[in-house]
Amino acid sequence: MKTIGKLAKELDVNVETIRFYERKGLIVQPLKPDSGYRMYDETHVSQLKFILKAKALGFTLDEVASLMSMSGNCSDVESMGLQKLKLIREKIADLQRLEHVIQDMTNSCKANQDPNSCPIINSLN
Amino acid sequence: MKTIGKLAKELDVNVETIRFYERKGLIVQPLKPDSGYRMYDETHVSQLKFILKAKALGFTLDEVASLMSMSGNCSDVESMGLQKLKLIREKIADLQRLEHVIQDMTNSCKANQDPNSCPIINSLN
DNA sequence: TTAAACTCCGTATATAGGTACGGAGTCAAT
DNA sequence: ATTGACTCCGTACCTATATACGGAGTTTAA
Repeated sequence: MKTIGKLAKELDVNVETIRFYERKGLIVQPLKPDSGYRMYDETHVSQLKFILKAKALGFTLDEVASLMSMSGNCSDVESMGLQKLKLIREKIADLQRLEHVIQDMTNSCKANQDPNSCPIINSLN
Repeated sequence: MKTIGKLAKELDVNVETIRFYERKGLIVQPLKPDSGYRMYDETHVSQLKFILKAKALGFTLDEVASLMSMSGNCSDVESMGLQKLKLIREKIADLQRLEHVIQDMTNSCKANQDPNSCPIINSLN
C-alpha cells in the first residue's frame, strides 16, 4: 500500500493528475483509513498504467473511460479502435495536404530573387 | 464601408471572433465615427482573409501575427514556413506510428476467437 | 519532539481559440 | 415614431487536460 505521492512518482505523473482522474471517474477513490490518506495497491497501479497507455495511443479520457467499462467485449473495443483509426488517417491526410502546400510555398521562397517580396505572403494576400 | 455584422457575414465568421482578433492585436480597431460603430473597408476584408488563410494552413494566431509583422521579409517568412513544415512532418510520423499500432490491435481483434477476451484490452493491461 | 515532508479539499489558473450574455445605445424600415 | 435588428463593452463561459495554491491536518525521520 502506497500513498498518492509514491504512486505518482512510480508512474511519473503529477499527484494532482491522479486526483483529477479520480474526479473524472476514471479511477475509483481508494480506501482512506484512519489518516484520511488515499492508500493504493497494485490494482490501482495497473489501472493507472492502462489509462496512461491508452492515452498514449491517442484516446481521450472519455474514451478511456468507455474502454474500461467495456470490460473485454472485444467487438465493442474493436469498433472503437477502428473509429480512432479512421480519425488518425483523416488527420494524416489533412497534414499531408498541408505539408505539400507549405513545401511548395517555401520552395517558392528559395527560388525567389526579390528579398522584399515574399511568395508566401503574396499567396496569403 | 460596412459594419462588423456585414463583414462577419461576408467572411463567414462570428462577429465575436472579429472582436477577439482585435483584442489579440491581429487587426487594428477601425475608425468608429459618430455612432461608435466599427466601420470596415476592403483593406480590413483582405487583412482578415489573410488571417483565415494562414490559420487554415495551421499557423497559430500568434504565428499569424508574426507573419503579418514580417511585412514581406522573405527569408524570415520562409524560415517560419520551414519550422511549421518540420512540426507537421513530426506530427505525421507520430500519427503513422499510432496508425500501425492501432491497426495491429484491431487486426488481432478480427482474428480473435474468444469474444470475452479482447487483445486490445489485454495489451493495455 | 519538533521540523520537514506529505496529504487533504476546494478552487483558481493555464492553454488556444473562440462563443455567449446582458444591458444600453443606435440604425433602418415601416 | 416606433419597433426590430444591430452594435457597443466587459466579462463569463466553453473544451480538454491538467497544474497550482493555500490553509489545515498527518506522518516520518532525525
